[in-house]
Amino acid sequence: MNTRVRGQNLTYSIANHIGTAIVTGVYSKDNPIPIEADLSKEFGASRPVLREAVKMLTAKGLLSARPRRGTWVQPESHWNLLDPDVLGWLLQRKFSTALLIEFTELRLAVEPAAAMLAARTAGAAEKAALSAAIERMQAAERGDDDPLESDIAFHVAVLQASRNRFYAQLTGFTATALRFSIRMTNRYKGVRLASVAVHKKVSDAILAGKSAAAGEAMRRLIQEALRIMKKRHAESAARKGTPEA
Amino acid sequence: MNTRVRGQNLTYSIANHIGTAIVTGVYSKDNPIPIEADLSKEFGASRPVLREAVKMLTAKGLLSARPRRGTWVQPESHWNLLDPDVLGWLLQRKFSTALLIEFTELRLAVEPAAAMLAARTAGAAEKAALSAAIERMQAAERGDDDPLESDIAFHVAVLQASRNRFYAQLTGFTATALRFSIRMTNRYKGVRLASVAVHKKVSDAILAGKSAAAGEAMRRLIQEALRIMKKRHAESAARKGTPEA
DNA sequence: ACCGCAATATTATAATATAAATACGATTAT
DNA sequence: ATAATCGTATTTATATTATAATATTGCGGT
Repeated sequence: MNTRVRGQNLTYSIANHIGTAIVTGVYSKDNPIPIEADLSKEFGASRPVLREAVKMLTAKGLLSARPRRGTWVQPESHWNLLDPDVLGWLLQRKFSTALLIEFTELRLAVEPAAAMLAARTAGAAEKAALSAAIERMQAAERGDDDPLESDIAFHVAVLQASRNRFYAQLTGFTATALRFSIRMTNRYKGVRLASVAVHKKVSDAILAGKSAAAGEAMRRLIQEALRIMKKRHAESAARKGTPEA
Repeated sequence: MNTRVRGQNLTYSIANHIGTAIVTGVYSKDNPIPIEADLSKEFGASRPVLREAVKMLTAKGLLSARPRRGTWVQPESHWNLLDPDVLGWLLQRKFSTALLIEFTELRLAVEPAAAMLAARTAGAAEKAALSAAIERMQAAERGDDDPLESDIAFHVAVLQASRNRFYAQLTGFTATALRFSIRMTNRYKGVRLASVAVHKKVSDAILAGKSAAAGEAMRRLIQEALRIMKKRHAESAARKGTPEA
């Protein structure tokens, strides 16, 4: 149980285990999360270590505890979904197209706005990062760079260029979304090649300080990705709905 | 030091103290955060308790620790600003108009999009909540309800009606933003009263399923709030810039 | 000057004891 | 019979202490 793959120490390893178990719905009313003492036995760890792991998860809104009542899982609405760890656990083990769609709906709001801000406030360094990302995408188009990573670099550059700390916070989420969306829109290549031009349109507008154009271009870009996801989602739902068709 | 006002127990109380100290910039290169042993002395708490508090803060991206290297504050870019606690600490003790503006810029992206989604997907219960919030605002207009709380109820209702878990996550943030923005736009009772009509426009569009109209109405609403904030911000910046004028 | 090793500081883990909080049940009074 | 109160048991909260692991720093040798 204490493989310690990630985070390198027992506390983090246990927090990851329990965190994953919680978000994947292992615990329920019939199967509540065990008390501190039992958990520490289960993981073969001391109580202090286990308590630290539990405290980390309460800090992320997943757990709560009281004397005599024990430890319990918070309702899902209380989970801090925007915490990178929580989101990672959720997507890693319970990947669902529905979640990815919800996620992309948030990106559809955030990234065009970030592009608009970026067009107004981006400095030299941020513009350089943006240009570099576009060049990487063009290189990827020729097979000289990684399409996914260059794509991520572009979206991150836009968010950073907004010079807004809250948008900048979302870089991790966009990166996560893109990494997972590749599972869905697997053929990346055909779609991606065409979209380099669209990405460049965003970049050009930001570099030229054209706020509205930048926002609109970004909106189209993500809207198109969302459209494909929804189509796929509907198809797979139809397959499940009529298994013998 | 162990007043235990919030969270009721020592661990949370210490996490709050240290968390607040971190985000308000108490610790720096010259004044690094003390090591575990010294911190536990400082707060008069046992080491396990202090370690739990530190682990909660590492879970929120504020701290990191290694054997022999000690404990250190993570760079600001690493802080989980979207964590309600972190944001609360930041605004409570280091309230700045700049931060509120950045925050509202995010709302300007998110809430119109949520309104658009809501117009398409809101169910009966969500629509009822929305109508109730509008009625509360109208009551507040007559002095029969609290203007701030009814305003919050409205924005929360829209986010919830989007039926998107990530938008729903942001209800706490919008509530926080509104509570703090009243400090700034406090004397603008006139503006507030007039805006009930604008809020109702959003609500009507959502209830009628008019997505684009709902989004546009919400965008205008927040854009106006943002405009006022920026004006104030510029004014106070000017005052500071020319103290003897 | 550079490489390696040892000393040392600090967190990580463990074991254990005591205190506080609270849910539940029993008992008593109305 | 029902409600209220009190006691008991369970679980987390806090404290103490010891040992292990880890990584930095400096020293010493080459």
